[in-house]
Amino acid sequence: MSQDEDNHDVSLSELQLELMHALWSRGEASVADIAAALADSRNLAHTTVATVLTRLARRGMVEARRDGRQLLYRAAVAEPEVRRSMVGDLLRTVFAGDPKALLAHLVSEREVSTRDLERVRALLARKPVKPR
Amino acid sequence: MSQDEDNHDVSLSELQLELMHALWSRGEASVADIAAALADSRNLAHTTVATVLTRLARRGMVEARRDGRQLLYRAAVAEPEVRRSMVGDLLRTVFAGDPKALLAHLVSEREVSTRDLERVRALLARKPVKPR
DNA sequence: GCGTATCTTCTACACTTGTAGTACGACAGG
DNA sequence: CCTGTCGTACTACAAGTGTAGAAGATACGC
Repeated sequence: MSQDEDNHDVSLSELQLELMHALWSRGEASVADIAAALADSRNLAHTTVATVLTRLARRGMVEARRDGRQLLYRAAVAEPEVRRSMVGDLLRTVFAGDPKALLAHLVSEREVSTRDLERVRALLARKPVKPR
Repeated sequence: MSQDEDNHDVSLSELQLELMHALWSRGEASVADIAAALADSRNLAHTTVATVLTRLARRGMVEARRDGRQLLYRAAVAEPEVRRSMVGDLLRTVFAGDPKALLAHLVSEREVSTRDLERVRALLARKPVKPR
């Protein structure tokens, strides 16, 4: 099987990401579940959640399974893949594709400290990157 | 003067960023200049460029100055600010606001190597972050 | 069995974005 | 002067997104 089938162009809006997060952490969830999960951050009509999920399904980002009257949704793309894609976009469009520039940005904006760098470096030195 | 006036929510699309890049590197440019600059990457009608610039002006991202029949545009937001804002968005929406998670992502996706980490760390150690 | 609460599906609408055509004013060459 | 040319402003339109109401199907309590 090709390890790169229908994916690509996995760029999601903020709202969409919130729904995906709910799905990623739950595995499978109904519209009501998701609506409840987002209830404190956003106060969306539950049809709104349904609409967004339907659209995500159309784009192949989630899959639905019927369970009686309800639909149970689950993510059809994995979180790391979305991360990859979205970081990739940012890298390409904002940092001219240079990951080191992003790294430098993080440090110079004090998002991460040199101690963090050291920590991660040390970690990676002893536990090498998981083979993709 | 407040160092944080009308900015914020400085999130741009890919096309918009391309225009901004052209402006950032040129300082001031006419529609024709920009269209020419993007000619090889994209083949946009020059009215398209004009439209996008007009919209960017409406959003306060660029400013126009009349020069005879032409308009000369220049960026009204600085590149680092856009970087900050957009990295911030990604951080918040994709990495739950944890910069170290993004750092870890960069490393584990082999975007940056431990040697890059070391290099940046060394660099930052001797040349401290420019005071914001 | 009936009404009520649930769910999904459809439809709607305002906005943004990518893309470009049309209209119209000004200017330069002959 | 007259006519293209160049440049802006306005209009248009298809997608995608955030948001939600209306309509229709169904299950549940009693």
